[in-house]
Amino acid sequence: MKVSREQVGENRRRILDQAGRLFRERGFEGVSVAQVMKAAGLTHGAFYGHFQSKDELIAQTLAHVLAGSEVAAEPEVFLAGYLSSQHCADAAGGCPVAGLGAETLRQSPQARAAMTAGLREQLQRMSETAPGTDAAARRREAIGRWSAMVGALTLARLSDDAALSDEILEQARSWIGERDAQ
Amino acid sequence: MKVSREQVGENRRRILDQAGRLFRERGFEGVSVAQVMKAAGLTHGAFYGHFQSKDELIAQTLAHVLAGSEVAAEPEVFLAGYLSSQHCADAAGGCPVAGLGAETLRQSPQARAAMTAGLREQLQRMSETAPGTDAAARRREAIGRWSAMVGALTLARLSDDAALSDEILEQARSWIGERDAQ
DNA sequence: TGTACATCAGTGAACGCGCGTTCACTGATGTAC
DNA sequence: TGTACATCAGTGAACGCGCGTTCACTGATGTAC
Repeated sequence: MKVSREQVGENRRRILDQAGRLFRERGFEGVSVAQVMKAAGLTHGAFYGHFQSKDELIAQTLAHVLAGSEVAAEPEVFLAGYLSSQHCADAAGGCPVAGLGAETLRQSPQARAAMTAGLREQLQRMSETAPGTDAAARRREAIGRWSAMVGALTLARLSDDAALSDEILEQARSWIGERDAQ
Repeated sequence: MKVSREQVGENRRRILDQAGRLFRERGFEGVSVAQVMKAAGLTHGAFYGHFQSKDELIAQTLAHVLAGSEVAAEPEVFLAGYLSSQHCADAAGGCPVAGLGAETLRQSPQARAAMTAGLREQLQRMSETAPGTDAAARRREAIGRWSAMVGALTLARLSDDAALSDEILEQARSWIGERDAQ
């Protein structure tokens, strides 16, 4: 049956929200269109009224999730939150770069473009608050920090031993933080 | 037809080699059992004479690739090679942690165990050559460096803009290297 | 404001396809004599 | 060393299944009068 115009918009938002969670949790290939639609409270047939293909859903979901990610607050607060055990355990609600970055390589050009745009923005934001005497130094600091944060979260999640995961999060936090102290 | 015992061993090695390249290039889900067997010069039916399932192939391939990865030489040489544009472009022959780390999260416990063992060994090796006054400082340095290296390679590969990729590789290299200079 | 009807978002059965996996068969290997 | 035969790695057709995608249909929405 037909639904109201507002309902259509709300349904679309719910599809993107649920796709964002599911993709981050199980990867693009690990989630079917039908599963996304079920999570959004609809049937799979309605999908093609909203998107042309699963590829389009992937690209739009990435843009949606990246647009919704919060701006980095104070560097130390952002670092501590990013390399926290909560973030490590919550892939579904966490950073899409760490969760889906490696997989996005093999997705459509649109999906990669969305990720690249998100990466540019993140580096831009971090450059503004990073320590450093000039713009070039602050940008280098942003690139180094962001690399170390994404890498440490990936390594901590990859480990099947909680003690090793915690060690990586803790040591990476202090290793990255040491720079400012110097 | 039956083949000689040596041939069986060589076939198995070729399956693991090709699976290692294909998985790193296209991900675990992006490569079928039949494609791996074809790359190894065999037909898909022979697969189950070597492995019980695709899951077992994934776990054994990770162990095979991780065992074959070279020991880190001098830290600066290792860093320069790891964050080189050649390594960035050659995912199929490159670091399995950067290429498959995030995906391994969702694979079998055996696959995760193989990755965790590889991670432990890598941190151990890097700790031995890392700068630092005591063992704890060297281990922290190894964790920080390895996180930054894996993260920077992931970010550089993710970007669809070669200029941004090169900037990330270059700036991350000098950011990580700066620590020793201090 | 109330009625009549065209619109169209959502439903669910159906499609073709490639996947992981199985299995009867083949024929070279390797062993027993 | 040479022959006869059991073994078993590899072949390729076939399986059931879930996937992405399509489409005839439904019925509430929203518009024209």
